[in-house]
Amino acid sequence: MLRGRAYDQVDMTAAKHQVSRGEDSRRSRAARAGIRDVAAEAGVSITTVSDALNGKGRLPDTTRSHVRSVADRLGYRPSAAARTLRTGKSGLIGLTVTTYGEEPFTFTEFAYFAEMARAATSAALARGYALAILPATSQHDVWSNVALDGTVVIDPADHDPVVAELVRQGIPVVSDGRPGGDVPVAGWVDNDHEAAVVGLLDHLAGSGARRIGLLAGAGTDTYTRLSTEAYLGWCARVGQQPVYETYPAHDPCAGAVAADRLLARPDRPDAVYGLYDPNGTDLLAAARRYGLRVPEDLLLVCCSESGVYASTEPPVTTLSLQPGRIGSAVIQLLIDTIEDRAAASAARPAAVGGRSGGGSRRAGAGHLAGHHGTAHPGPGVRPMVQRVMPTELIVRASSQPRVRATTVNQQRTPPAADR
Amino acid sequence: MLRGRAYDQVDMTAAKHQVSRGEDSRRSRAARAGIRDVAAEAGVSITTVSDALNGKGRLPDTTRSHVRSVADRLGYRPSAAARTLRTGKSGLIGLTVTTYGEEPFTFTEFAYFAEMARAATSAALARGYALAILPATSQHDVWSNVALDGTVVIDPADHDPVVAELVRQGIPVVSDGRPGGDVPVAGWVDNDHEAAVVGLLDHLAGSGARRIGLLAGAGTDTYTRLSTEAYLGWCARVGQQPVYETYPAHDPCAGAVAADRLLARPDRPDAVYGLYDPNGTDLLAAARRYGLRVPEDLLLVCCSESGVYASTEPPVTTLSLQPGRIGSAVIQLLIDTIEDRAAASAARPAAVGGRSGGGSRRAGAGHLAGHHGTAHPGPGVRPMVQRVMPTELIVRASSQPRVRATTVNQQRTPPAADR
DNA sequence: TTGGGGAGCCAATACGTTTCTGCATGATTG
DNA sequence: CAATCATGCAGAAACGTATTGGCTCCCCAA
Repeated sequence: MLRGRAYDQVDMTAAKHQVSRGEDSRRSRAARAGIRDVAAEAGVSITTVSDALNGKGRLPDTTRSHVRSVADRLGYRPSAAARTLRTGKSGLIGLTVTTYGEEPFTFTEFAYFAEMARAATSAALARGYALAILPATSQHDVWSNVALDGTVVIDPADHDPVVAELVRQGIPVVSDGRPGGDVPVAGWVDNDHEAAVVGLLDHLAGSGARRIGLLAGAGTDTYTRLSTEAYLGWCARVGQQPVYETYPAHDPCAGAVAADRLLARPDRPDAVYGLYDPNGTDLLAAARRYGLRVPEDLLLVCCSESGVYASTEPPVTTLSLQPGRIGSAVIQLLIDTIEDRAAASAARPAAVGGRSGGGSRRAGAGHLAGHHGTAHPGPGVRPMVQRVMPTELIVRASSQPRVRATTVNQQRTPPAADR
Repeated sequence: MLRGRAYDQVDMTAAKHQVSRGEDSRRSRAARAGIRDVAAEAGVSITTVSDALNGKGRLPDTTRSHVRSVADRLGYRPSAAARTLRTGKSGLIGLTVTTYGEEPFTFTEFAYFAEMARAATSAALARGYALAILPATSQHDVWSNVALDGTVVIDPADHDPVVAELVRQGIPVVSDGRPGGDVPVAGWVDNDHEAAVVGLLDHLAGSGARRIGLLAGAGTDTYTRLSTEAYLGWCARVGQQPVYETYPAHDPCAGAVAADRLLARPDRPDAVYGLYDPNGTDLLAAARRYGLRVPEDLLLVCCSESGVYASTEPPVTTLSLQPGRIGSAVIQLLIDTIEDRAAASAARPAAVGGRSGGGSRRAGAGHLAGHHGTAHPGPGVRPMVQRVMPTELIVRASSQPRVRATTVNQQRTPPAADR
């Protein structure tokens, strides 16, 4: 009955729409169907189509399903640009990768970034967002050409201009790694580097190391700085003279050279921790050149996410920063911030007058969060949220006590998880 | 003089604009500055602002610089969403990664994807586009929520529904890897896998191999299929009985097991080619377990982009697919397609009527293209462009002829480029 | 009979650009 | 001196959607 009447209007309404659009509706030969076309075809108004497809408004199920079927038949897909313009939400999150050298920002020089990006993409997708990869260089050309709901910055430099610009535009920014300087991010996620390094040095000392060396980078990023400081602090505490080499992290060859230098020193260490992913193989190769047996003459640990250290000769103990969990956590944090901020600005008009209305939005309620730094009081100005994630030491043969003699056919060592 | 007069109108124009916007212009307290605000502040129309900032229209330099300075002062950034809606170009390119298992699509299981994505991002950026990572699953939720100018699909499955949907929407799609089935992509880029495998097997045979084995995947992707076929063809040609093991590529442990199986066979090969990145270390470990010396008892080559094989013991010869060049080429191809298509549709209205007017748009004029499969005749329907890229065999100790006896302190072998 | 109210739907507006068209004004030419 | 032209700019119409505030029925109670 209602259906009948409503759909009897079809021709009129459709005709009106067609007229209002002028006679160039014949150019719709190969153009994508818009919401207007669906409305005309279904014999309803644009409003009704929008409501039917988005589950809003007061519509009987018959109308809803009818509109949906027409939309399906026409292959209608809402224009993302128009929706973004109207709603202010793009569903896009920027992922900023730091540019080590110049042009080709090293994004996967080490497996860390790749795994982190993978997990971040997956986590964003699960909440309906997509990820866009962007360079940290100040090419604001690209930055301002894509509508971002928020941004993740990996290891931001002190006083990062890109971050400042984003914040000025009101775009939420969270960082992977503690922000240096006074970078005004909304929050960050990082490992407990101090605890990781101390734990790992204790492990080496427990395996018999008397002088532990460090192979580190000359960079100023937070990871390098915190790890080096933790190493120096540990040395001071146990009364060991620090012995370390540094090299510019972005040059792959420099790592091998530095590893060689470290083992060539007169005060050669009997255990080494390498801060970067390729250091393990570099150190292994250097040890072979000097005739040092691992772990008999040299204990080895390196920070890596790569699986190759499970089957090197010998397998190398690695410290995993768990980039997957970091990437996931940083995305959760960012999306929470985005949605809280949206809810806050939606409730703002009422907030100035009386009660805050039915603000029943889920606001970071029961996440799988471990220990937050701060719980925010409500939608509004959140203090900086900081979240510290644990690391994992994967102990393999290269850092085991020097006991058993090695046979030719040694057992396969399964990757034992520790700590 | 002109300046003086023009800017004397400021107050009038500004007032008019303010009125036209109603009295709610006070809500502009914390809102981002729009083009209207710039126009009002500079005392010109929004048309002039747009023209001045985009380098269009007929404006004296004085006006241009004045508008620019005002825009800078207000911190004006054009809304990407509005611009996209108006122009139809978003500056965003989708990069589809194939989901091996279920949820967590393995994006960097192997260094190939990571390097390819890095190069693609870099190439896109250089031409003013950004990259968005998207899953190949048919979650069209996310797909239709982001405005894409085009999409790169990595190794599309036969009859991929996502690709079909994108093409139906008129979005250009190019693929990395030959598309299976009748996937209607606009073009593709791939290695010459046949030539790569044949060249590599010849190299092994030249180093003295009598029976070459293959460690392959059970997947149906084009890479695996073409490589396996090339191997079988080569075996048939030289009259060798094929000997190979396959395993599901997405399971990392399965690789080690399959490597073990291959060397445990009664018809054990004296040389092995591993199709996937981790196969090198897996085979090395398996060889150690069976007391086989490399390269004396077993020659080894694997397909990998990882640098670790330069410093394994011994260093392993690798086949590089040059993912960086692939990623760059595939992006160039896609952007060429996007911009050609845009130019074509811009010239279309005149084409049906009379002369084409002043259609002096640049239409894929002189690109840096190497050897295309086809040169397109003009803007319009391009045939499928297919581009084949060379591979690189990096010869290291693991596949060298068995001549010299190994000393304890062997020379560092520089990564020699071949072919 | 009549007024209230709810169910079902629609017109109009705003989002912030870009671009087409066109109106003045002064300079240049026949 | 009249006609033309180039210059500098402004008005207004899109682009395709979401949303606000109705408007029209019809039903039921008073």
